[in-house]
Amino acid sequence: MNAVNLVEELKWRNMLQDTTPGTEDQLQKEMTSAYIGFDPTADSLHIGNMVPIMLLTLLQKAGHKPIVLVGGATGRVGDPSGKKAERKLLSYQEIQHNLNCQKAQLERFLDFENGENKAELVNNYDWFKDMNFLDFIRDVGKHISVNYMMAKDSVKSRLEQGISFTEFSYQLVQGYDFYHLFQNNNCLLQMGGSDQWGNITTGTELIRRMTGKEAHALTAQLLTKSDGSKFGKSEGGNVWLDAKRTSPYKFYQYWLNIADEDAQKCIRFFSLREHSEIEDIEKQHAEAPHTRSLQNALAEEMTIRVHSEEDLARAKQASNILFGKSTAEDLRALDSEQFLEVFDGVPQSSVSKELLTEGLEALFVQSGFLPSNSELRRALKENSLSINKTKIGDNHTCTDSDLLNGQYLLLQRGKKSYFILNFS
RNA sequence: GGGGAGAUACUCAAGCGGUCAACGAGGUCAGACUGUAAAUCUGAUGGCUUCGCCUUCGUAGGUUCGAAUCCUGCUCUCCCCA
Repeated sequence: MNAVNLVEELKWRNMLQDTTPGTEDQLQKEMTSAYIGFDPTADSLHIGNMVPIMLLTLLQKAGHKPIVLVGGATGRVGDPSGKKAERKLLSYQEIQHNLNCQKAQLERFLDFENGENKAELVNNYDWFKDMNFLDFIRDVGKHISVNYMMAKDSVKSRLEQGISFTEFSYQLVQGYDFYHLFQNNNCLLQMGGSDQWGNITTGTELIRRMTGKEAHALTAQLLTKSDGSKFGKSEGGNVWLDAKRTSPYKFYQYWLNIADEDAQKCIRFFSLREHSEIEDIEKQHAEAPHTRSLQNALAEEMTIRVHSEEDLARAKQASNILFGKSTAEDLRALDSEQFLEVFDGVPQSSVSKELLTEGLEALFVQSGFLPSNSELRRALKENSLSINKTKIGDNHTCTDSDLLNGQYLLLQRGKKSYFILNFS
C-alpha cells in the first residue's frame, strides 16, 4: 500500500540495526502506529536525539503514524542501558519542566496536525500515576521472569557494580508502556536506538504473554564517530537543539566540522533530500573533498530544520567573518546587534575610554585578554595580534575612529582566539 | 615498628656545588601549509621597566663567595622486611 518501504529506506540510509520477524510485512500491509520514547533528562533535546527523531520522521513520510512518548514516568526511574553507574533521580518539577520543553521541540519535526497519520504525543505518566505497586507486580511482573530480565545486556553489565531495584525494574516499566499503547492506541511497533533492543523486546514479550498477540521492534544503528568520541558532543559538551543552550552559529559549526568519514554517515542518516540528490552530493564530495560538499549540505539543512533560514543566514555570516576572507570592511558593516550576535560567546571586557590611546599593553593585558606583558611581546613577535581583523605591529596606536559602532574593539590572537573590548 | 627510595615548571622526566629559568618528551599557543580538517615544518612556552633584573626545583632552617644540587628538622608519596 505504501509508496515508501520504511525498512528499505532505513537500509538505504545504513540506519537499520535489527527488526523482529514480520516487521516489514506489517509495515507493508497497512498504516501502522509506532512509538519511540524520549527521556526527560534535560530541558532540551540534543543532536544525539536526532536519530530517533529521524526514525519517526521517516515513519511518517512512509505513511505510518508516529507516536511520541515522553517519559514522565520512566524518567522518574532511570534507564540503565549504556550507563555505567546508577543515575541520580530528578525531581518531579524538573521532569515536568523538561517534558514541556522537549514537547515543544518535537513538534517541529513531525506533523501533529494533518492527515490520518498525524503524529500523537503521549506521556506515560498518565497511565502510571494511578498504577499502584501491588497491581503492577501482580498484573505485569508476573509475566516476566527475573531470569529473563537479568539476561539483558543493560542489566548484565551492571551486575558486578551493582544496580538498584529501581533501575532493574526499568525494562518492565518501559515494557508496560508498549503494552499500554498496544492495547489503547493500536501501536504495533516500538523503535529506538540499538541500545534499546533489550527494553523493547521485553515489551514485545510482555505483549505476547499478556495478550497472545504479536508486536514488533525495530532498532537503528547508533551513530558513532570515527575518532571514537561520542557523536553529538563538542568540546563544550552536548550540542543542543535549543538555541539558548547551543547557538545556531555553534550548531551550524558543529556540522560543518564533522570529519569526512562521519559526514558520509550523517548525510544518509539525517538528510531529507531526495536519494538522487544525496548521491550527487556524495559524488561531489568524493571528487573534490576539499570543497566539503557533505559538511556544507548537512550544516545548511540541519540548521534550517532545527532553527530557521534566518538563523542559517546569520550563522553563515558569522562564520564568514570569523573564518572567511572577510576583512575589516565586512566587520564595519555590522550594526551593534549583529556584531554582538556574531561574536556571541566571545569573552568581553568593559574598559574605560582612556585606555584606548594608552598603548597595546593597556588594550591587551590590562583588559585581561593576555595574561602578561611577556605574553604580549611574544605575540607581537609571532605577528599574531589583530585589532578589528587587521594585523598590528609593535607600535600600533588606536584612535576613536577604530571603534566599531563607536564602542567596540575586536582583539584577536591568532585565528581563533577573540576578545571584545567594550568602551563605555 | 625496622630499612630503603623519592618529592623539579601544565604532565612525564633529566639535572647531583658555579656555564640552570633549569636537557628532553608530551601538552598548549602561534606562524607557514591546508579544506575552519588531518599530517607536516618552524618558533614560543615563570615574571618584569628584557643585551639586564626578579621569583621559582615539597617545606623550614643551615653549610658555602655561590645550592635544584651538600647537611638537619618537618610534611607527603612509594617500595621492601616484620
